[in-house]
Amino acid sequence: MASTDAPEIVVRRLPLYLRALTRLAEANHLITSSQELGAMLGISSAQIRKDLSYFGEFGKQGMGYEVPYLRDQLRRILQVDRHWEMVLVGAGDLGHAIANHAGFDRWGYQVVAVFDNDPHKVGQVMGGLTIRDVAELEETIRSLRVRIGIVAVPAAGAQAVAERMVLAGIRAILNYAPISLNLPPEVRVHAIDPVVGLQSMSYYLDLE
Amino acid sequence: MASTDAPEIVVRRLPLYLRALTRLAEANHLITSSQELGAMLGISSAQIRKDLSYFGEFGKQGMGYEVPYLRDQLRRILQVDRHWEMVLVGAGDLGHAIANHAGFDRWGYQVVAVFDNDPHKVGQVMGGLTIRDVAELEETIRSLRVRIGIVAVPAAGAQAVAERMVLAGIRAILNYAPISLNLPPEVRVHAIDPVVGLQSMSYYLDLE
DNA sequence: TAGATTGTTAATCGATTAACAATC
DNA sequence: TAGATTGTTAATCGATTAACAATC
Repeated sequence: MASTDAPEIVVRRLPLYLRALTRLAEANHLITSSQELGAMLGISSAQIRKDLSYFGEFGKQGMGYEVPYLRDQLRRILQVDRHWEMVLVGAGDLGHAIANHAGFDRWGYQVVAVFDNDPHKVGQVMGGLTIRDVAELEETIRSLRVRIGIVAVPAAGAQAVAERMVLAGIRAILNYAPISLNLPPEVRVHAIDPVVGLQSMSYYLDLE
Repeated sequence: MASTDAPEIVVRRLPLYLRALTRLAEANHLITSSQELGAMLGISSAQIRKDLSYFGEFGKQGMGYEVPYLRDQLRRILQVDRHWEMVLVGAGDLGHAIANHAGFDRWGYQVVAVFDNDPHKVGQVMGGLTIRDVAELEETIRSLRVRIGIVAVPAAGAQAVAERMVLAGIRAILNYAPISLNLPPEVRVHAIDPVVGLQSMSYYLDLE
C-alpha cells in the first residue's frame, strides 16, 4: 500500500519514469542517470532525484541507476506488478475502442465486464465480452471485487454512473465523458478528454 | 495571440470553465457565480476568480457572472470561436477512433488529412478521408497551412513523426503514442495515455 | 439600504531548483 | 585517486488561499 507522504504530483510522474525505464530496458541499456532520464522526459535531473527520494534510495553515487532494478522498484511502488480488473460502462464507439485498446493488456489492466443501457446492445459481444445490462452494474462490481471503473457514456449520464460505481466499491475511475465528475476525495479520477487538451493548446496558436 | 502573462496552469483550467458554462447555458441558467462553478468543478471559488482576472473583469459585484457572456469571452480567449484543422498520422484502430470522434466536430476541430506508412492502407477511405502516404506529410501540412497534428502511431515512430510535423509548421500536437515527445518549447504537446492515468491511480488502491 | 459577490492584495502553502557533501 | 552522480538541504520560485474593500 501507498506510502502516505509523497505528493500526488510526484506520484503522477512515476509512470513517466517507468515508461522511460521500460524503453531503456528494451534497448538493453543497463545503467542510466537522473540526467539521462531527465533529457528523455523534459524534466530536470534534480526533480527526478527528489521524486525518487520519497520512496527510497535506488542509485549509487558516481554510477547512476541500474535500469532493471529501478524499473522493478517503480513497478512495485505503483502496484503495477499485478493484474488489475476493470469494468467499463458504455458500449458505443468509444467503449469499443477502449475495450480493444492493446495498451491495457500489455500493462496488466483488463476489462472484465462491459455494460450499456441500450437493450439492443445488451447480449451482444464486444471485445470477447457479452455486454451486460447496466442494471447489473453494482452486483457485478461487488461479486467480482473490481476496484477500477471506466466511464464511457455521454456527459448526461456520467455522474450517475460514477456514483453508482463508487457505492459498489470502485475506487479509481478513468473518465472519458466530457464532464467533471464530483466524487468523494478518496476516489481517484483520471480524466481523458482530448478536446480539453486541444482547447488549451489553441490559446497559444497564432492566427495567421 | 494569447496574452502573454497568464501561467500555463491557468490556461489549462479555462477549458474546464468553458465546459461548465456550456453546460449551464444548455440548462438555461443565465447567471452563475465563482462559488457555483467551483462546486461543479471541485475548485475553490477564489481560484476561479483569480484565474479569470488574468484576462479581464467579467462579473458584477453582488451578482456573479452572466453565463452566455462569460462563455463567449472564454471562447474568444481560448480561440475556440473559430474552426481548426488538424492532420492525423496513424490509420490503425486508434486513428480510426480518433477520426470518428464526435467531440472534435462539435467543438470546431476537424481532421482534414489522415496518413499511414502501410501501403495496404494508403488509398483506403477512413472517416470520409482517403488515407495518404506519410511521405506526403510535410507537403500536405504546408499546402493546407495546418497548425495542429495528432500522433497515433506506435511508440517507435512517434518522435520522428512529431519532428516532421514541427518542421512543416505544426505548432500543437495531440500525442496518443505512449512516449514522451521531445520537441522545441514553442510547440505545445498534450499527451493522452490512459495507461499513465491508470498507473498513477493504482498507487493509491488498497490490495484487499 | 442590506445582502451578496466580485476583483485584488497579501499571506500562506507547496513545488522546483541549486548546490554540495557523501561516496561509488 | 580523480571523476561522476547520488541523496538531501536550503533557497527560490510560483501557485493557492484567505480576507476584504469595492460595489452591484
